Amino acid sequence: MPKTEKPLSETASRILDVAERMARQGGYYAFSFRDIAAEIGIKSASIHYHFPTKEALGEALVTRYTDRFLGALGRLDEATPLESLEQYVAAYRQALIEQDLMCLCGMFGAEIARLPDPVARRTREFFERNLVWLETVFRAAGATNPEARAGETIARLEGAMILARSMNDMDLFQSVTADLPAQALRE
Amino acid sequence: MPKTEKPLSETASRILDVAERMARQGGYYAFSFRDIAAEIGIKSASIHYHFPTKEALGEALVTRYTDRFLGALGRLDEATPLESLEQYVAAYRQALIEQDLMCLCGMFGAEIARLPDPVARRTREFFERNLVWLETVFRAAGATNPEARAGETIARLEGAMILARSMNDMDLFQSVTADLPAQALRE
DNA sequence: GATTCCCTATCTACTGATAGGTAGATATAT
DNA sequence: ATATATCTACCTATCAGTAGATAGGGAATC
Repeated sequence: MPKTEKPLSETASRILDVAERMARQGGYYAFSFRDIAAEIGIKSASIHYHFPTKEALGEALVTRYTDRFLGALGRLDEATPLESLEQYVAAYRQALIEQDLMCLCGMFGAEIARLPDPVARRTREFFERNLVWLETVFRAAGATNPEARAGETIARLEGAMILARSMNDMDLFQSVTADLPAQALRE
Repeated sequence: MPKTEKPLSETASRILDVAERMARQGGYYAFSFRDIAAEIGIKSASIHYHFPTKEALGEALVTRYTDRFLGALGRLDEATPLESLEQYVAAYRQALIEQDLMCLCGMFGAEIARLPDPVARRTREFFERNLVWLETVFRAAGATNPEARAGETIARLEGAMILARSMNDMDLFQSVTADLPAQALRE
């Protein structure tokens, strides 16, 4: 029997929920064991039972985020490239507009020079896997330079989140990304 | 005589230099009075003489950065739109490649939800002034939607910095932004 | 059926390090 | 003398992390 990933306990996933929200608001230094514990009604020492160090918690945060993010994208063999791209843009829009949060890995990517190594590595994996997914889409669409198109797509979406949040104008995200799927495929 | 901005003392500008580098590596929580003081060989209490609070230091950081960044761009009436855009992209490239640092305001923009109000306000001003500059360029080029083009340009550049640093692949910044000036003007 | 043992999950109470910030003395130069 | 700029010495709050006690729930043993 292959190794099945152990399911997270109720408490562990509540810890991740709160930590993720805090990290996506202010970055790696913006969540603390104390604050998380206070919010979910336990003591900070109890968090160390589930995640021995902050580094481990950060790693679990990025791993869960990456799996959830990519898992939410539909299967590539069941959609046209345009549909896939529209879905990809919608995933970012939902994170920004509905949750009013930055992308976790956009945040950690900005801070990457001061992140613990394992957290930085997981963050890189997020982008690596996203690039692969997008390259597949652009290749299916017959793009001449799928690697560059994939990078442009991620860059514009992450940057649009930062810009819209900074200007406190979520419509700006819309106008900056509205023509992204069509334009990227036109190249 | 109009109010002339008081020149920064030697020590004050060294404080800003060190704080800026730390902030551009890890964000607002990644620079501390102690670390800055240790690096320039004074005591942390002395920093409070020049910048009474961290909030004030952060504000000075963004103000100086914004003025320097926009000041480094050439005059719009002395260049073609394409030249202006190429210069704009080059400004980001230099920050990333030569200094190996994030854009300060890209970093603070990501963290904006947890920044002290005055620092957040200055960060917004950076983007506001950059949008105005770029809109002028796109308007001069006869673009039909200069606001959207300006936002796209900033978004792609900030996002490309994050992506390239995350992947530890500076060539990625080049390939993601190579066709930016030409493509943006073609619309 | 009661007892023993272990595992899970939490707690209290603490540590050493570091954070931003303050009061007041001191030195220097005008 | 005054203003500038630094220092020593300290404060309180917070940080991640640790040790060890405690409580509850099976499961195995008597």
